[in-house]
Amino acid sequence: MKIYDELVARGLIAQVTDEAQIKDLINEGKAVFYIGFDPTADSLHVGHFMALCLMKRLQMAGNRPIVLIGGGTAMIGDPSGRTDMRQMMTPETIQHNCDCFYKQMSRFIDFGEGKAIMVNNADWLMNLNYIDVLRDVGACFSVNRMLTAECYKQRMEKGLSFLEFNYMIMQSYDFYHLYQHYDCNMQFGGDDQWSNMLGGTELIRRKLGKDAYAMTITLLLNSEGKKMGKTQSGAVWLDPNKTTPYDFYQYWRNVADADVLKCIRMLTFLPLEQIDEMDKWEGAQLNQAKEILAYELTKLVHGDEEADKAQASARALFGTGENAPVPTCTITADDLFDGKIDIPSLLVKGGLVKSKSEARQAIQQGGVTLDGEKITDVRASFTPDELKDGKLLKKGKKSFIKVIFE
RNA sequence: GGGGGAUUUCCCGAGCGGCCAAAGGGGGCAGACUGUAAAUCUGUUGUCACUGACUUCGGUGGUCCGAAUCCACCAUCCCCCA
Repeated sequence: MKIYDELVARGLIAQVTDEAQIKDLINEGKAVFYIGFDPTADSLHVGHFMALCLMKRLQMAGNRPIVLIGGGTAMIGDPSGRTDMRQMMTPETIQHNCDCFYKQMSRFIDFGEGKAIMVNNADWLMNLNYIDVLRDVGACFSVNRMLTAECYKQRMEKGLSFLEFNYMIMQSYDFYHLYQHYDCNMQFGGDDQWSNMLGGTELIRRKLGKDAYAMTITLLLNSEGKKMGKTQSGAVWLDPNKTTPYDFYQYWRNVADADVLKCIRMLTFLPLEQIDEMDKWEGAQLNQAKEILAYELTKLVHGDEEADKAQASARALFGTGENAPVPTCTITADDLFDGKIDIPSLLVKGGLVKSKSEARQAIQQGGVTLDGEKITDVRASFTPDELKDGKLLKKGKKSFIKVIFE
């Protein structure tokens, strides 16, 4: 099966400008394609993950990826799919974020000699002259057309600043620039980028009379129609310091039944035949599929070792598995009061709850156990002796930590 | 430039000068049922030295025995007219 058909089979492709042409280009490994990333944080998150996988797949098929860091456009902020204006960032933060991205991406994409490259659109956008741009590029855009674009339509009611309105033009200019300087003939992006991407192909056609192509990646939505990769506490990050491998694993371990297969198909590199087999699973058997999903993704992002550890921890905690690596929290003499530490303090110290009030509530509701024994007394406290060998403190089913006195 | 409206706890959104730590919903957390799923039901959801005290209703001052509620100024956002 050729790469293009595989992408289709995995449900990764949302929209394309010219299917036949694109299919040829990428199957032959002739595409030089770019995907833009806004450096809005110091780590990539699950939302970027699909794009990374896609790049990897295409690179494996012989195509050349260009990672475009939106250092320049980040100064503006993409209004697509947003209901409020994005916060503007300082050049320093943007640079820092770019560096972090590069590190994380190197895991997936080969930036070796003659392979993928990374560019920053600040390099060409920052020096543009307003009048020149208006003459060269501004003339190619019809405001009427732009306003009918989906991404602006939604903002028309809430208000759209001129600054943000220009985002499409900047992004189109990027494509135009890359086409001229790097022979970049294709752009990929999230489905919400479609109109911005079309702007680019059109600009190239008008200015150069050449064809360029665009393709969007299906947004990974859960069965409720929400973007995946978000939790209450924010995004699921690829950086182990922001989202631990265990939490990362758990995120995928807990996806809804309806979403498992879709995720496996779109995000993992498992062969399609194997996935089709799993597609027949039902009910509790899906739990296995979830475990596979969680394991595979953790492996991709954090490596074999971390994936094994995360899986072992999870199994130990929820099943009957042996003792496994569990995060620990050290109690010292400083934490003691009258030679003891009370249970609410212990919960707070371990990071299982945010406040002692929350801790009390959890205890009162019977959600706290220490080494398997349910704690019922809010005032219960423990001596260093009782803790010196380490005890497993759990709040609810899913949060736990080992506390040990030193 | 002129006129009008808004700003409440994680989010949306009620809120009479005292009975307001502030209705209701969403979300979160915990419990039951389960498959570490979904749905459902129950409890809980400002902080702490927790039968009590303290800090919250855009900001700063003021009126009052008493203010989320009244007044003044400032800030931000929205709408209408130009």
